[in-house]
Amino acid sequence: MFRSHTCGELRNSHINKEVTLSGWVQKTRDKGFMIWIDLRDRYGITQLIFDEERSSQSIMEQAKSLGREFVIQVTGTVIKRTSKNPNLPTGDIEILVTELIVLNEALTPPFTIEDDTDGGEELRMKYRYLDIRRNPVKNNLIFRHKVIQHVRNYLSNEGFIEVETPYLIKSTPEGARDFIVPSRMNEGQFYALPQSPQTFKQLLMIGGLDKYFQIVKCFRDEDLRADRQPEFTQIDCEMAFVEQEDILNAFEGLTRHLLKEVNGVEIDKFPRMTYDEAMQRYGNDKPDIRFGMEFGELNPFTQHKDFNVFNQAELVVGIAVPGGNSYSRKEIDKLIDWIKRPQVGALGMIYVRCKEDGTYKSSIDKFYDQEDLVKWAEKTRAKSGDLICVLSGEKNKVRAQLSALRMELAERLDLRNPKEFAPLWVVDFPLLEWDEDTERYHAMHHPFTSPKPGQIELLKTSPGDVKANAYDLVLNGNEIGGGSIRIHDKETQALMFDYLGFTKEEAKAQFGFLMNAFEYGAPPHGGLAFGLDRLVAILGGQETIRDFIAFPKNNSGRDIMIDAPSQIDNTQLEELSLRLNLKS
RNA sequence: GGUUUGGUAGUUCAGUUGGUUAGAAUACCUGCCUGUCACGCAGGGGGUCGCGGGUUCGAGUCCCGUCCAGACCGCCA
Repeated sequence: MFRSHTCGELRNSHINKEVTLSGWVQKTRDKGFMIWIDLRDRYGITQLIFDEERSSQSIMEQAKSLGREFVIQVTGTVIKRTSKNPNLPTGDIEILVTELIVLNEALTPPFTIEDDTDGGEELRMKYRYLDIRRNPVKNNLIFRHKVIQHVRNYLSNEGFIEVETPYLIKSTPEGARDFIVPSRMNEGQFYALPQSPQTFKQLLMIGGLDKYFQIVKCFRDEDLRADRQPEFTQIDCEMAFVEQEDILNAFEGLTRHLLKEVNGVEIDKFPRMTYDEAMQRYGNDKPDIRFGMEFGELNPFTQHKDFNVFNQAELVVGIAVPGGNSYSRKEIDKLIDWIKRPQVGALGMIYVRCKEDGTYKSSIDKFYDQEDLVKWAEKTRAKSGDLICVLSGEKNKVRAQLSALRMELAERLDLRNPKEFAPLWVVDFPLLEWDEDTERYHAMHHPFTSPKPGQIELLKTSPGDVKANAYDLVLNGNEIGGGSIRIHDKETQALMFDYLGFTKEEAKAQFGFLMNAFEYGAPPHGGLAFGLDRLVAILGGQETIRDFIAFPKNNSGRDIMIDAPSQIDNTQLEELSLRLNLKS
């Protein structure tokens, strides 16, 4: 027997009991006459004691020889501590050790196994198994488990069936780049790993399963970010015989359940906002509504005043920065530099100081008098003491720029409280999006998304204005879920493929199986998928999803612990009938 | 593909205008220490300054190239 108890459970009530514990040596405190060792396992820390008077010479020597992270097994008596540690659940007791077995020695770890480690990100990734011993990472994984368990229970209770869909599927040119898997048995042919189980879940609806979910890995071969991994997990859901309203209610229910059970936060009804409104008020299709700083459109109050920059602009829009009047000229200049960086790309910024005495001072007083500035302040809801930041230019660009500024300032002003949760449905997304590169429209969500009723005709005249039965669930400025009511008849689907620039042959080759299925009684259906990694991170009050993934990949898509991806040998290539044609 | 920041001891970092033997903290090792728990005290070992080239009497420092890592833009139906 390796242990009678864990390192987290012994209390006063166990005093005088003989126990056996196993775990890792967290730390040794050697005072010569007395040695204390913190023994750690998943459940906590228990202090072991060895001393000159009560322990044998040999076990003292043994204890002195232990290094950090040695795996040991000890047997001894639970005794009351002379000086207790109120910071430790087991702080009232300690183990007077009579027998010590080294189960395994350990090298000194390359970084300290402590909550507040000295190790950097890359090092911790390389030795992820050591990082997982640390409470913050361990607790995140346990937290993730808890969220998943609630999701499974909730959806199962609501009648959803979890079905596994294949990972080896067909590559399609739409959407993200596929990860490709060569087929040995089918020379020259390739599988693709799914970007999502989209078509399969639709086929499950045609199969009559009615309510489906799956906690499933998805794969996208695109460049990464702090909150993006090449393989990630979705809570993938689909329902038949539903309208948009049914879907929103069903998954608002799930999200509300998670917020309540996991975070103890009760939210009554999630607000809703159309895509157009979100863009107008926040310049962003996933606005963080935990704080204000809403956009004020200023065209009527800025144009025809001899200020050419504004006169020529499609949109003049501002936000009020709370307390921003306290910024020095230098600080504002730095802000302007920030917004002019290529990543944001604004050409400049006009600002108005809202002074405490109720007057205004702008950077372009030459063109605008107090009366004008009062209107600006009204529109941006600026109070005295605020700073109004105004950008102008092409509508879409300016909105993106001002939105970036809004988020940056909120971060600096500490307005994004991770303990506060502000969910939001964004609905009525455009069906299509203009792609500059290919000079054609492509589906904003995906090509199976249905247009709003009665808008199919609009596809011919102004395709960009057609709205879709598509929705996103936004939490604290992050898209945590998105979905749509799907097309379920062959004609509409064929029409969509046609508008998206597919030839009939291409549509048939790529999605013929779905079109065929539509002919055998496809029910109306729709669904939604949550990004689980991101959802868990946000519920956990953190930004980086990597800390909630057991074995994440780095920025270049590498697993630096196992060193993947890697080359394969020629035998493997030959078996697959592949030859490398390296660019460098 | 682009912008940008960084790479110096096991680790996290400092290193001035280019100038003596490249430092700190922590970790590690040794000794001391009668209740530690971020133990304390004394001592010690530890460096290809990412790599290659250049400028210079002299380069961790300046220049060019390259590799690696992070953040962001593009991309992510």
